[in-house]
Amino acid sequence: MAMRYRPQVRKQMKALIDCNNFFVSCERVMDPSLHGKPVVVLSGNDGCVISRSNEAKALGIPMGCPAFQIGSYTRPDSVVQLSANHRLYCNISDRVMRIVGMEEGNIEIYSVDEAFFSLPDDPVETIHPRMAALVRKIQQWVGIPVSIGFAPSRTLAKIASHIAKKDRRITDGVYWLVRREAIDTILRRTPISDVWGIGRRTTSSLQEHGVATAADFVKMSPGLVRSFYNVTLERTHRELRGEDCATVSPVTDSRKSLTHSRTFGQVVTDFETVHDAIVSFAQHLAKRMRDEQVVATEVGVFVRGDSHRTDLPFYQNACSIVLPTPSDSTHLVVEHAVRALGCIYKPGMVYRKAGVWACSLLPTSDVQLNLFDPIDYSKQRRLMASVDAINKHYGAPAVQLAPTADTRTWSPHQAHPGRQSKTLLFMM
DNA sequence: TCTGGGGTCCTAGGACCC
DNA sequence: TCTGGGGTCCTAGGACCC
Repeated sequence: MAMRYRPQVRKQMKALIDCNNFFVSCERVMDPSLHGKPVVVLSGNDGCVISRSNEAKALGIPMGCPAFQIGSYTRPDSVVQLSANHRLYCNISDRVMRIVGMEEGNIEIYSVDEAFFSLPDDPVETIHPRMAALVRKIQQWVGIPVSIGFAPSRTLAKIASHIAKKDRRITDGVYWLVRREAIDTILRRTPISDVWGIGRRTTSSLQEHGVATAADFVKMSPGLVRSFYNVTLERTHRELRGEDCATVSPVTDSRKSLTHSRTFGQVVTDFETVHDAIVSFAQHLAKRMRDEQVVATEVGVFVRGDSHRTDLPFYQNACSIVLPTPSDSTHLVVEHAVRALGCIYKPGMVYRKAGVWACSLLPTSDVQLNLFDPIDYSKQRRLMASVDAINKHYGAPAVQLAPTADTRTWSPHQAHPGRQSKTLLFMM
């Protein structure tokens, strides 16, 4: 099984820029008194930990930890707990990405806090100071600490950026993996589970075959990886050998589906409440479609009970409906979502989560109107444009469809709002 | 008592066709 | 009488990511 390999050190390298502890860092931009304290950001309904400061990590609080279990790691009141504010995080992410784009040209935005970009064929001795300057610029201009890793492939760049983040005092926030000896050394120290694209299941399977580190994995023959596993893992294998072949679908590409879903603040039993939540979700979804300039061919709804409550009956179901014409109109999306809900709502069941999704998305510019359809779509478009303009000017939801009388029954809990800053939002 | 939300890609297997 | 095999499309589910 052991084979010699030669990483192909390509001329063009891939870099990954990664914001450190991103959500917590955003909250610290708003409230500098949070610096130096253990801080965690909680998911919707304040359910579990989705971002941790270094101080919180040092206390042993794991990622994904349910909020009510924080007390098993430390005194809960010694940790600052904040409800997530995704609008703020998106705003700050935009600013960071704009700076990276300005400095490095074409970037692939991979997630809210990460982006890849290509580096020219320059000696690392010149690239490194340039990257260090970028790290400093983002810290000074936006207040967000970032790390940059660069290497012959994205998967190796990812490993490099982790090192840059972990040993920040030594690395200046920048770490590169270019020379073969350095790559070998680091792969020997990298547990297989830490490799991008290798999750829990694949890790345990590989471990059963004696693969403990990234270096062990790299020694496997490509044919074996392909035949025992799949093409995705084979690609990761090649990436670790220094071949640039990962496919990243940047969020800026036209997406394939959109979902808006929420876990309710409490279990819900009556149709009206689930209906109002679905109407609200569908309105959000239609607005997002217009923002991203896509239209849906199909709209679906799902509902599910509370799998943690063994004392209640569990029910889940989903239904989707093809639209008469691909659309982004709030009216049409809501109408079909409500119809789909009618097909799956079952009286006597309890509901804890629901959502609306749009799929088979098309760019708005590609839509061919159905001439035999009774709906006047150009009128719909003008109406939606006016609604969006009013909501933007006066703040959503200034104009919305009638229901959603009382959202308190189903709205997620947000007990720990962080500090808000209108000033920052205006600056953007 | 309290356990998120939003995505992508790949594969196996069934239906269908010639 | 002989009752195949290969291709495509679709879908559900698995695995992974942040």
